[in-house]
Amino acid sequence: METTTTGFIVEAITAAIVDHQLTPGAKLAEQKLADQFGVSRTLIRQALFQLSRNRLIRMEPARGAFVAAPSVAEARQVFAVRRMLEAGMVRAFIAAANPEHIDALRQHIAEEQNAVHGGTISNRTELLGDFHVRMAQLLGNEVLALMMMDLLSRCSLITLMYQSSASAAHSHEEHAALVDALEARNETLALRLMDEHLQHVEAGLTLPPDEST
Amino acid sequence: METTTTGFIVEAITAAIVDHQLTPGAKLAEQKLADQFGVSRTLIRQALFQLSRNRLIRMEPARGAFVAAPSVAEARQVFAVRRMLEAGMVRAFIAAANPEHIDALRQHIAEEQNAVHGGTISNRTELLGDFHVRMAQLLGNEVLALMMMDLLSRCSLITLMYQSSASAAHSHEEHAALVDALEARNETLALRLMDEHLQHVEAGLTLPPDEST
DNA sequence: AAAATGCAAAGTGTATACACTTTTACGCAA
DNA sequence: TTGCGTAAAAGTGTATACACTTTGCATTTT
Repeated sequence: METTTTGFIVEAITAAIVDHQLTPGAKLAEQKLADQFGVSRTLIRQALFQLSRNRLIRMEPARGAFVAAPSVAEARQVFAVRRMLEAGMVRAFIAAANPEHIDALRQHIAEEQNAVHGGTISNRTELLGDFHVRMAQLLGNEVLALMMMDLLSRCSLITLMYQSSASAAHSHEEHAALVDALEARNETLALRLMDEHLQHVEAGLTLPPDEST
Repeated sequence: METTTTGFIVEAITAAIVDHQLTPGAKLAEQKLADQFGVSRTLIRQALFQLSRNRLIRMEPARGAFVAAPSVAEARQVFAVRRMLEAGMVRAFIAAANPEHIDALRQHIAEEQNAVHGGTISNRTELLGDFHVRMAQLLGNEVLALMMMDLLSRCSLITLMYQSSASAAHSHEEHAALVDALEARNETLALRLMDEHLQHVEAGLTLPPDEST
């Protein structure tokens, strides 16, 4: 959907990171990328600087760009932010409540169902994340949706670093239960389900109890 | 605090936008900026691409970069996100509760007090925004703090576009009342105060009821 | 006089050149 | 063999050159 060359490169690298084709800590050599994309280093550098702004990569002066490797502390912080935003989304969703919105979520869940069975792993992961972005979009809040996308990208890095037991099927079922609660406009239940869902995702990681900060 | 040249330029332009030295819609001509900073267009472009990622500026292909001019819809969305995050912060703050944290906030409020009297307008605005960033930092959540900074930058643009009656003194008093509620660990009250605070800030703008999306 | 056309000036998009820094590799000494 | 120092190789940081697009203005046309 991007029309500019730099934008295209940003999206391509982002996708590669989210799909785990590039792993945390990997070096992103400029000339190598330039050859790969068939452009000059200038455009690659523009793209890398943009990505560094998103915290998807880290740039060390005179040493180069590396795929970000979030610390445990950062991982917890990202999840804490997600929890805040998603709790707000649940509330807003119940307040805005609209049968078509519920339908849209149900339709998304159906796609998840298919992916959990037939799809590839990265496709599955992507859809499970998109559930949350979809909620934001249905609320008509594009700012929130974009922010969720950024957070989910970072979560994808975190998952790769600390994942111990991610169960796609489990997440899928929790999404379904959440939508039921949303439809019933049971705010208390929906909030609890969303919180538990995120707790489960976070618990699936092997994050040591706590350390600095 | 930035060591790289590009980072320095990003911060300088960001500051200029937040301080309203650059107004929404203003064109950011590359050569002009390059001359001003005494560098080549290359570095300016790198900075502009980073800023565009933050939504502080908008880049139109072959036409150039412009200071962002958030629509009414976007303004409302930004505030909605802020409300979600700040509600979460209030809850987390009360849960984490610690006398030193309260002290730190009180100290910040004292600085606000001084600025509301003697300080310049931009200094005042900056401090009022920093109150919210400070809360995030006290929670030990740097991810959240950076996100709040981004949101506040955008709010500063919104304020400039739609401001009708911003009362710095009013915001300052609301901050003080909020801290009292936090200290008393009165979550219900604190949540209400924070929500009303944001409502007041948003109400101080002349945002037409609603439109698209 | 108003609208359309074409040309020059200004500005953006990309590549390349070169200075400077980091990394790597090799040889020498302990 | 291990450690150190030095030089070559590789890689990043910045500036500049040039192609192409947009913009503004003057001229022509109706």
